[in-house]
Amino acid sequence: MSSVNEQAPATRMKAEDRRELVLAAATAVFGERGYFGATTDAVAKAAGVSQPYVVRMFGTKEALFLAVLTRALDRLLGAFRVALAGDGPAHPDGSAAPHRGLGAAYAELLADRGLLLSLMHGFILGSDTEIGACARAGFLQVYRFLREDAGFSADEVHEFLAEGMLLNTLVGIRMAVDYDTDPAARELLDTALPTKAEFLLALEGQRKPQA
Amino acid sequence: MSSVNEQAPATRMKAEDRRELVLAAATAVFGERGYFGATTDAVAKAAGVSQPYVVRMFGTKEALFLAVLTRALDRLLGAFRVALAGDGPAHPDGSAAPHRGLGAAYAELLADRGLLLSLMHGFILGSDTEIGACARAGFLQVYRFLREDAGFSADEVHEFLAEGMLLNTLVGIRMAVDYDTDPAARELLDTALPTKAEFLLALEGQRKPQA
DNA sequence: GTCTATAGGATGATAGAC
DNA sequence: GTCTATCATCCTATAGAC
Repeated sequence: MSSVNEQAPATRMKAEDRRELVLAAATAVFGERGYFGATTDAVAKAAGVSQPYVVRMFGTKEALFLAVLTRALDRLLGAFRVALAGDGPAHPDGSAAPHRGLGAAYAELLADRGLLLSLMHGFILGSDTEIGACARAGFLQVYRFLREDAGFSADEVHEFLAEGMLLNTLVGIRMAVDYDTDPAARELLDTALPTKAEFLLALEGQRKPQA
Repeated sequence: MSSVNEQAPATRMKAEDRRELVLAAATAVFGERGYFGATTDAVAKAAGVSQPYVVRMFGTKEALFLAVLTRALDRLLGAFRVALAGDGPAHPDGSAAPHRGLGAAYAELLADRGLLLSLMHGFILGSDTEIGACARAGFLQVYRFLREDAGFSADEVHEFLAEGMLLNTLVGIRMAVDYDTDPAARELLDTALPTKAEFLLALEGQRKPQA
């Protein structure tokens, strides 16, 4: 393989590939600091390109954030659809229908921490005209998917979403840094974890260095 | 009553009163735009004082935000304690113990929209050293209160918190603006509302002008 | 206790070369 | 397709008067 990496003076690349690369970087940055806290420069550095180029590609910072939200939503629904199709050798004991599968799919998304957190940041910026509209539309899209395609009842969707928002919050607050030092944090996380494996994976690196 | 109001050249006032006034204003502003999105100038305007004075009172913007978070936590726990004491003529039919009371208390806090939303913004900024530490400590304080003082089981706390995070999210995303135009939004809100009265109160003014 | 003026430091966006 | 240079704006924080 050629020794080309991201920090070199920018290897030429097809627009679409570079776009995806920047979107991934932006997802991470927006996930950590939110829309206002993230800078286009931080995104650029994370993607290994120049700041003006990031702006050039998406027009404005806001457009970039909207693109991140849209991409995150697509992935979320995509993962749900795959889980729903579920032809794989899941739980052949015919346990609680789609719940398990979708919950697990959601937990897997936690691996890309920025994805769910960018969404979360978008969700609580409802008072912003553009971002708010995008966030509401996305949230409702998920709601409809669960209700119609996954066949949840209104109460089931409600419970599923509540669970999801708590999970997002726990990841965002980095509750895992207190896992080893605070019994309450440990109990909370142990209770909240859907599939321990995936969740711990997502939290890896958040724990405090030592006890 | 004297015709003194907030936009006059700043009537002299005891420090503590002005501090509370600024904290209330800051809570509203941080609730809408989050830590990074809010400016000390916006807080100052909302409080009817000058921007440098806001900074002077709290030292830094970050210190102001931490003060807002601490105050919000205090109010939250205060409301919970009152609800728990619950000597009032609540549900004398001895229905589901503290759950109802605490849920209602939480719903009432929604009236001060900025309060819960400022907390929410703090919660998802866990990667910020100072804010994250404050947020985690606060969240765990609530957890312990529910677990120890309110006597919830680990599962009950978990469910209660999940419900709360969903509520916060729905307020933050302003789902109510779609209440009259989107069936999904309506169903979601109808299902999620704890005590319809309080919640609708909190959402008042969020709905779209017309259908 | 509170303000005006302003320094100093980002940051988003544009212009234009390669 | 991608960068360097740079402008204009905004924003936190300080200095100092009243």
